[in-house]
Parts: sequence; structure tokens; C-alpha cells
Amino acid sequence: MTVPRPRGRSVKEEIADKLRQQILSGSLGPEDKLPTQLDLADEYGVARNTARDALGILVNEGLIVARRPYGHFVRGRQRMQYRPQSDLIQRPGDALKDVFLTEQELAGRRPTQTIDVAIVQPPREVAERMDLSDGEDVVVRRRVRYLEGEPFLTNDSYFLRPIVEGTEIMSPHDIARGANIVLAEQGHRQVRATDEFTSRMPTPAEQHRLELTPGTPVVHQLTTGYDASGRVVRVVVSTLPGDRHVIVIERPGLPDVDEPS
Amino acid sequence: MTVPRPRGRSVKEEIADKLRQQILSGSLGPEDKLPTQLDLADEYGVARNTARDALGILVNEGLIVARRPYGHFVRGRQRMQYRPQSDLIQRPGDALKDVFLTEQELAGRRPTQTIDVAIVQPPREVAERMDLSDGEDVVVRRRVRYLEGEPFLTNDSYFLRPIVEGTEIMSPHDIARGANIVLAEQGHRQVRATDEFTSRMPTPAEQHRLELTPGTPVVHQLTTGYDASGRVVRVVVSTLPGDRHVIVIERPGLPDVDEPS
DNA sequence: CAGTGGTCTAGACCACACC
DNA sequence: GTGTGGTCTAGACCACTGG
Repeated sequence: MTVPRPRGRSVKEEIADKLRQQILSGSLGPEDKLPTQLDLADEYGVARNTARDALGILVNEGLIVARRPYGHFVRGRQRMQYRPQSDLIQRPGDALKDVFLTEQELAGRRPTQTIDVAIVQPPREVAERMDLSDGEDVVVRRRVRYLEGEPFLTNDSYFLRPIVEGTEIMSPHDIARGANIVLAEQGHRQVRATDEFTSRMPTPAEQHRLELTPGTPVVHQLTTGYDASGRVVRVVVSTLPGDRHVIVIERPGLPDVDEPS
Repeated sequence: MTVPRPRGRSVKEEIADKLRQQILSGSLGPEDKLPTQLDLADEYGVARNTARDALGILVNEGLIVARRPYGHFVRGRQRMQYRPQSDLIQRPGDALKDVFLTEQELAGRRPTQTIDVAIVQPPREVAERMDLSDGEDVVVRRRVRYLEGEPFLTNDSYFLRPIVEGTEIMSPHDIARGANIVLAEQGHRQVRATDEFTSRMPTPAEQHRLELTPGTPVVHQLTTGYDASGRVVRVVVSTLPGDRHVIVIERPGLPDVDEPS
């Protein structure tokens, strides 16, 4: 009663292959509707579950999204540029407003953000980089940034309590000058930073907070900021939805590169 | 006959939640074996398909892997540091060997690579950055780099034909001096580069070439290299498995940053 | 009302690696 | 053989949205 086995590929994979080809070749464009599960089941003579599995493959590849009860649609989303260096460019007297808000407004987009501040035990990766003693807690400023009402990234900045206690950093409001200026005023100006990027699938909590559809990975960014004496003054954990960003990094020429001798 | 509906979460999600908690809390450690589908079906009084779906959730999150016919296991993999800047540091007379091979051997690992060279029509993203006329083809040097026999990344370098025709770049062998030196000898020394990183789920071809397990995203890196006159001399497309890399970027202090006035 | 995808069941057959 | 996960079937009920 079963269909004669194809070559090495399962039925659902073959169906997924055909649909994928249509998407990549452009015969199915962004926002176009795919056949329904029943259509596919009919067309290929399989059970609806199998048609569903075929679509599920493409969903997990991030190529299509399900919009119940309308059907499955080809994903179309343009990525925004994200330049992690920009917060270092923030110089005293320069910024009148938060760098993110300023940049995006200049680009004609509508940025918003939510902020909350808490005193917590930091995650292990943060504690390690801050070289904290066991159980020591820190101040975290958690932000969710939106563009046009859609979540764009989360940004959790961790600070040492002795440095920021009593400053604006402790209040859950926009800091027009930027947190780096406040740190500088406390004698801990951030002059150097290291970024560590990893890519992984989101946790259910992240899926919810960032309104991620299945098949969307996230980029986990860990920034460690140092002052002139090499002391860590902040650690920032950012989570960027993979379908909304292109991370742009400029590598300026090295001034000490010689001509071939 | 159906189980009474739980709160808002489906049965498979509840099962996945409990298993996820055990993994994140550490009561299930890396390489530990999870209950089989039949065990879970028994324990929760559901069909095997439902137990399978529950495990499938964690597979898609990249938390566990299936190893047929042994069972499902908690994923454990350490990430290697990846420093995209390192090929700019490659100065004339400096390198005796390919930067990647040198670095990894110094770190005590066993690096290998495969190379092939072809003349192709480049992908759109490459053609745009090279500002090619329509249909113009280019030279591509495709590499797959391995560590300890496991695929570590793919690295496809695209060059303009007039610049590299007749040079070592056209032959599918290791270039001890590095391709940048060859470019410099041709009068097109790369002095500046821009990196663009995006994260997405892999295509089936990438899953195969990089031996990726389900639930593993990739980082797509696009490097555009310029010579002193601002002309594009190479475009490199790299694909990094999300579970094997942490991308490290150093941001040196800006020399022109003033003290607060 | 009808149609969508989401969930779940109960069962079947398969390939694979071990014993 | 046994046990594992992978695939597939045929059917059911659900929530949601639209006409």
C-alpha cells in the first residue's frame, strides 16, 4: 500500500525540494502563498501529515512561514544594517541622544525602546568576564529596542555596583548622553572593547520576546568593555534576530603594513 | 478519548519543557542520553508520535541530537575562536604558510583543507560588490577547512579574472605566502576590508558539506577587500557552522577620543 | 458556514547497529 | 533476533478567520 520508495530521498523531502526550488528560482516570490497541505497531499498522493512535514522542512529552514488560517507564505524580510562599533564613536559632547535612537531616526525609521533596571546575579559568561567573586551581584540595564513597532534586538548591559550606584544608570530611563559618558564621569571611561558573536537557535523565552517565527536563529553578542587601566567596566549581552540584521564591521587598513620588500 | 487539554501549552511542548529544564539545570549533562520515544510515550501516556514531536522541538532548538539507533543525546560541543581580522595581519615576508594552517597548528590542532578553483558566474551578492557587468564571470577559489577531520568552515574567494589570470591563485593548491601577497604583487594590495555577517538556517547542500545536525544555524560572512585606490580586489564568502565558532572582534580604542570637556 | 494549519492517535514498515 | 529513531497513513478534534 505504500508508495514505491524513491531514490535516497524521502517523500516529504522530495516535496520540500520542489517547493524550495520554486522559491530559490523566484517562481515563488516573497509573500507568495504556497499550496495548502491538502493541495499538496492531493497533488502528490500522500497523507496530509506528510504534506505538513514537507512544509515543516521549509519552515525550519526559515524559507516560509505559516499564517494560520491563511496558509504558508514565502518569507520576505529585509535586513537592517547593525554596526556594533557605533557606541564607541559616542564621544563626550557629541551625542545629544541615545546612539540607537539618533541613528535610526536619521534613517527615517521609528525607533522605540523599553528599559528596566535590576540588581541580579549575572549569568556565568558575564560573571567570568567581570571576574566577580562567587555570588556577587551586579546592576543590569535591560533594553528591548523596536523599529516600527517590531522587536529589533535585546540589549542587557551589566555594570559593577560600586561604579554605577547612585548614577543615572540605575534609573530605568533613556540616558541622553549615553551610559558610556556616565561611566567616564565616574572615572571609568571605556576605551576598548571585545566582541564575541555566536549563532544559535533561540530559547522559547527569546522566541516570545523577539516575536521570532520558527526557523529563525539568533546572534548572541557579548561585548566586554575596558577602561584605560584594563579593568572591565561593562559587559553587554545582545540578542539579534537572524532575519533582521546584517552585522557590518569595517576593518581599516593597518598603518604599519609595509610594501613587499 | 483525548487527554484533557492542558493550559495553553500543548502536550508535546510540556514534555519538551520538562526535558529542556533538565538540560539547562544540568541534571542532564552533555552527551547524556535522553529517554527513548517509547519511554516518553509510556511515561506521559501519549502516542509515540507525540513523544517524537517533543524531542523534535529540542532537536530544532539545537539542544539535543538524534543518533539512530542509539537514542537522543544532549549536545556537547565546544566552540573555537574565529578571528576574521587575522588575514589582514598577513604581511609581506611574514607568513611562511597559510594563516589558518599556521594558527591552528600553533594551537596544537590538526588542520586540513581542500581547494578547488573554477571560473564561474558569481552569485548576485558577489557580483554587486565587484560591480561586474552582466554575465561577466570570475575566478573562485573554494576551500573547505577541517579541524581534526571535522568541517570547520567553507571559504570561497572570488577574484577578477584580469588580476589573477596566470597566477598561483588559479591553481588548486595551498599558497604558502597567502593570496593577499599574490594580489599585492599584481599591484592590487588589499589595504581595507568590510565584513558583513548574517545568520540563517543552512541549505541542504550546506548541511551536507559541513556535516551539520538539525537545529544548527550558520553564519554567512561576506568580506569585501579593497586596494589603496578603493577598487574591490576580492570578495570572500565564508560559511561558519553556528555550533563550532565564536567570532571574536577586537575594537581598539579610538586615538582621537577626547576627555570630557 | 468552510477552510486553514496545529495537535494527537494507533498503527505500520523501514534501516540500522547491536547481541 | 531486539531496540532505536525515521517515515508514512488515515483518521479525528481543535482554534482561528473569513464569508
